Amino acid sequence: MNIKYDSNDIILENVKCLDLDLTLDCGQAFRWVKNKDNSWSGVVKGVYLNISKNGDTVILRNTTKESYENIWKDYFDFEKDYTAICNTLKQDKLIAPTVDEYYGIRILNQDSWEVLCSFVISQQNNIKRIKGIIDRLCRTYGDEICDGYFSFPSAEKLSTLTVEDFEALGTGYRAKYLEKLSKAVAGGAIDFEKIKALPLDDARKELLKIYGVGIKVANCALLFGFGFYDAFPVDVWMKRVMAYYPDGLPQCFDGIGGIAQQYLFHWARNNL
DNA sequence: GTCCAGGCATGCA
DNA sequence: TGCATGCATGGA
Repeated sequence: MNIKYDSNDIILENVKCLDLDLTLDCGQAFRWVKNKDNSWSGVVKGVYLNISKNGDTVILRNTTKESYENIWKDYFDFEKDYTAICNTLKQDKLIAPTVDEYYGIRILNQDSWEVLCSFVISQQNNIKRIKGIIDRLCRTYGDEICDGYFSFPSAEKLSTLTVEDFEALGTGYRAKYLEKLSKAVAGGAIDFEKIKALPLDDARKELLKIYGVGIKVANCALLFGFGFYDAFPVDVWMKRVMAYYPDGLPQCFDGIGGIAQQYLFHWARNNL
């Protein structure tokens, strides 16, 4: 990969194994918006970005070298060798055609707080509705970063809300979970950095202590927001996929099971 | 009207 | 430990 800095834009050449449409709209992140010119716009950690891809060239618009170094390099995992990862996964003949068909799905390294909140909202819910709830949450309680794009509200901000405030966003029975989660995080009862440093099983145990967080939400949070590539969330779609693996997961998934999971999840949603 | 969605807490055996 | 049940909402 080659990086060029051009005033407010950053151009990355020779980027392999990245499909923006699949990665930004495959059910791991809920806030990216596709524009008429096929670029995508979003806000991460309070910073706006417009991103597009042409061939193997990625263009980051309206951003800075500092934002790239501090946020986007890690968020999109530009320095991880996804080509090698996909080749490893394809040692399993069952997933091989799925990796080829949806080649370029990456796991985004999202903000821990946003992911935890988002996946508490996600439970027993569909992706369209999840997006709507999160959009209302951000428009109501986030800060407008630029023209119609809002930050994800902080735990401190949400800790001031009541259960009724969360219900007003359409969160349904999850409102009480969000109310307690916000106060717990704002009060310092949950230390994200400490959890990131733990082994997977211990990190999962920590998240399972949270009211409203079960095994599925914990695994999603660990995979999408805490850097655990081997966390393997199983929802109703993945339960259907697991019927194809009656003897358990293949050895080539070790350490990267979460990435395999995202390809299989996307396949299931389109085919089952 | 019923069924379903990136499930969880609770009660009970 | 495992299983049944209730839970908010909106689209199909």
